[in-house]
Amino acid sequence: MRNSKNTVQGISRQALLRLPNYLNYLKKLQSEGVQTVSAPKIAAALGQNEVQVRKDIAFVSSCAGKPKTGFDTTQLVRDLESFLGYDNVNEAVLVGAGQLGRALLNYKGFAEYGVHIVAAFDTDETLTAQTFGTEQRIFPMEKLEDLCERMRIHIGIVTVPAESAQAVCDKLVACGIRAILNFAPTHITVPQGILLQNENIASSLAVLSAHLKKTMTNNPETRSKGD
Amino acid sequence: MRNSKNTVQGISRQALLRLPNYLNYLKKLQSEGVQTVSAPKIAAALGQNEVQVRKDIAFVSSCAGKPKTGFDTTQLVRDLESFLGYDNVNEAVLVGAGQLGRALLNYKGFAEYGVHIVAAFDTDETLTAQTFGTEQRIFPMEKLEDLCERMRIHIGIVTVPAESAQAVCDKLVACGIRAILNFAPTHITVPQGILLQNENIASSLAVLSAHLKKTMTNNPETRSKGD
DNA sequence: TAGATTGTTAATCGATTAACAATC
DNA sequence: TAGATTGTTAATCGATTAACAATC
Repeated sequence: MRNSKNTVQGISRQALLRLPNYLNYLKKLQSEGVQTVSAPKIAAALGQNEVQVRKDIAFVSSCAGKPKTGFDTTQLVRDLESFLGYDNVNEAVLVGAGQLGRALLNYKGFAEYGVHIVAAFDTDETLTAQTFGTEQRIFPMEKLEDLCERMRIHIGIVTVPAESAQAVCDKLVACGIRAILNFAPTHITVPQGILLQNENIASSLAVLSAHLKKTMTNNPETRSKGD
Repeated sequence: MRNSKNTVQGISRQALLRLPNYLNYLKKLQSEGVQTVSAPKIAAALGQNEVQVRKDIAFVSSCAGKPKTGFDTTQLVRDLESFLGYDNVNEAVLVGAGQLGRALLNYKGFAEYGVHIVAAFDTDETLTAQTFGTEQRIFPMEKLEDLCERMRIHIGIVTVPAESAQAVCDKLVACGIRAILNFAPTHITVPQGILLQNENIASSLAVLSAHLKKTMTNNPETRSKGD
């Protein structure tokens, strides 16, 4: 099977990123009792091209759509969840129990995506004593390897400062972690076969800043309206 | 000037997302006292194609590189910051002072990218009374419009639950916001000309999950090692 | 049937990569 | 000079979009 770094299971990375949006919208329809849905309808709702939606669906759907009616909403939700792996729980560990780390620990959304954070780790001994009202305990770093191996955890969430991010990732890989969600604003190198997903706020801000700069330059009057 | 939704200032969105990585690496070199840097060196450090790096640099750089030596590190850092707009501060408001919102309020990293959150807003009256040790105050939603207009804020950061995200974004747009950083895991529609940047954890997890699922299926022995 | 929708094949578009002459 | 690096033009690659026959 051919598999460049831009494809997973033969589907393009971009398409993969669109799937949660479909799932999200379909779940909403489902909760409203809508039985069937068509590609053009999804496309219109999410502001996308209808052929693109159809192709994406064709990739994950287990049964064909009916001309004129479309697809069965419930079935499509099931297929999407199955394809995305949200139907069987993936356990994860989180390293770095600072402000952001603790916010993620309390973030209920992970469960919805089939991810359950079983434990958090931090070098700060004062944190490991407390619980912060989260169900998970915060352990000292020394326990990381033992816990990952015993529980066979494969997902690591990194919320440490940039300086220690690479070291933490190396450690996680050594502990058997296969996929890393990195929130540290720095470039990380991982061995082949380990998936690194950067959740970097800097990149997002880059897009925003460049866009704002452009619109400001094009419409200078917006800078000087008012006193 | 031609400008599809995939380009900003003529640079591709993908290229734009790479720029903060360059900046990050170059700043590290700068702090180590490295005077010049070449495209191949950057490419090797960040695991990218050297021609791609050169093209990206050509877009933002104010002066040409010297064959055999490369580029002046300091100058390149300056050019990148200038292009990304990190050199002049953009003020932002944050709506939704829940766990994640408060984490972002305390997140020092924003300043580095030229973004300063001036105030937070929430419907929860119990939150607006407290301060949470952050420098910013949390205001009731009613004050949003007045503050945005008076201070001419153009960036909005949305950290509300999915259900209220669309309403909040509409409100922000009405208040004169031009760019929205959306952390709510839902699809949002904005008028043309308003930039929406989704920071959706669901998408990241989709990539992770699909990847894990694939590797699990391909190497089933990894599921059953041990007892 | 007529019309909406599906699924597929071909055309377009854009981004990445390769090849190469120019330069220090 | 020789070799590394630059910047640009052409080739490749992949994703999106358009066109269209098939189907209910």
